[in-house]
Amino acid sequence: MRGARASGDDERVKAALYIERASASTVTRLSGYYRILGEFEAENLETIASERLAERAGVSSAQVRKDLSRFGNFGRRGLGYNVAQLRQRIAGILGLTQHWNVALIGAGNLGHALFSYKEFPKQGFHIEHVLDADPAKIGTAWNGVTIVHVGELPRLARDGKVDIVIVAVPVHSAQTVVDLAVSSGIRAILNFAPGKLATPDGVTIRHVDLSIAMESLSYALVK
Amino acid sequence: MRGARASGDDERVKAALYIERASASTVTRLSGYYRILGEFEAENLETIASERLAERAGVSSAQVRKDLSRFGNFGRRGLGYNVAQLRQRIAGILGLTQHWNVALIGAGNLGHALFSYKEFPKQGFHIEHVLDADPAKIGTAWNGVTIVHVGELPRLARDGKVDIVIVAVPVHSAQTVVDLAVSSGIRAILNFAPGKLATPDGVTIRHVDLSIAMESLSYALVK
DNA sequence: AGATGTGAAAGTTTTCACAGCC
DNA sequence: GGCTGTGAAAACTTTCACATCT
Repeated sequence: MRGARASGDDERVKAALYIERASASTVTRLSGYYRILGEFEAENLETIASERLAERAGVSSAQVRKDLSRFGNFGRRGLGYNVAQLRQRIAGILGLTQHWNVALIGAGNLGHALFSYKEFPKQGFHIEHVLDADPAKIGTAWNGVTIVHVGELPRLARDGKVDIVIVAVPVHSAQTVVDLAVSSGIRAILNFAPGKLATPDGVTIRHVDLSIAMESLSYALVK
Repeated sequence: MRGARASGDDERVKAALYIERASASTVTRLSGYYRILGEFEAENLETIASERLAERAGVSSAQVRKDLSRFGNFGRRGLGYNVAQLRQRIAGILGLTQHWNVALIGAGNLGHALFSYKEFPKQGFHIEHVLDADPAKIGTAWNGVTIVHVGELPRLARDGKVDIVIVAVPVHSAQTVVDLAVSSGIRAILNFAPGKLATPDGVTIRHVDLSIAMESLSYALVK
């Protein structure tokens, strides 16, 4: 616990100390603020109060202020937050100022939809590799990207060409693919196969489970 | 607060009183248990202890018991839960014993992937209508389902042909489509467009936001 | 003995409310 | 006067631990 002086310099203390990882819900809200700030920027707003940001995001203004103050003192009392500046700060926090190399595994319908998803490149996520196990697909290309065998993943990862892997394969091969990604040194995975998949510590996996989403709707409908 | 006797008949009291809606995380876990119970059923297991179920679901056994006890006393002390029975109970809670009519709005890449998604019909979600605004698409068919104009939604809804709407349109038309769905009387929406969308009370909306999922990965990667 | 169901405790997240700065 | 930043309070969620039942 060394290094933290008793002085009131919170900014310095915050920068010097290890900041605990934000919770998943904080990060989710941050993503929301980021997008909304883009809208405000397009509307040529210079500054914005937490109240207005909160309104659009569908949360309380205290929540907005707490979320932001976790990462620094971005606002100015009496004024609010500078729209462009805050957006840039959040981009930095979320890692959206970088170029991320993404490998998509699974060249089926879902894979194709993800490959064509326009928002990804806008946020710095570039699907530069498409992999599959089906010999019929290997060698064909999507918009200039040639589909290669999933066995190539370790090589691509070793050459530093993959930051994030998207798993869009059928459920029965999902765990195998995830294991391959992990053993290749990948540390971030977006999984579309239903069910929890085992990953060691240090590997972040996010699940997009369409069945669960639908089930929560049917739960809402069934009286 | 009438009707609840001081007797120990908890089952009766539970059935008589209004049970508050479960939280989103409870419902999510329930979906997970449901799938895992299907696996256990395939393995021909008769009964299962919360401990084993918890292990596969990646939660604590106390969590499993708390989640389940919320809806009734499904287990037998000393024995565990009957696999088939519990699965059936959860199906009832989540509304998976019914046939749900789903209308898909947006016949693009993503729409097509969702239309082809094999898990949906298995859970009782049947995409029986596909709608779009593009005149070039209207009249063409996907696997026997003819694409109709989005303006048909109120009529389909009025005829009781739509329980759930999936919104897979570009972000700029998402709010319009959601408004149309709401005014048509739809009460459950699965939205794939980025950003929060306004819905009145009584309408449940779930968001699948791919950008947010990716951003939470990049947050994990960026030191 | 074995495993559920559940109050009580612990932990986490959100809201409140206001001191402090612009 | 306006609005942030933040401790304290409230609400919610998860875990503990054990009485209770088979």
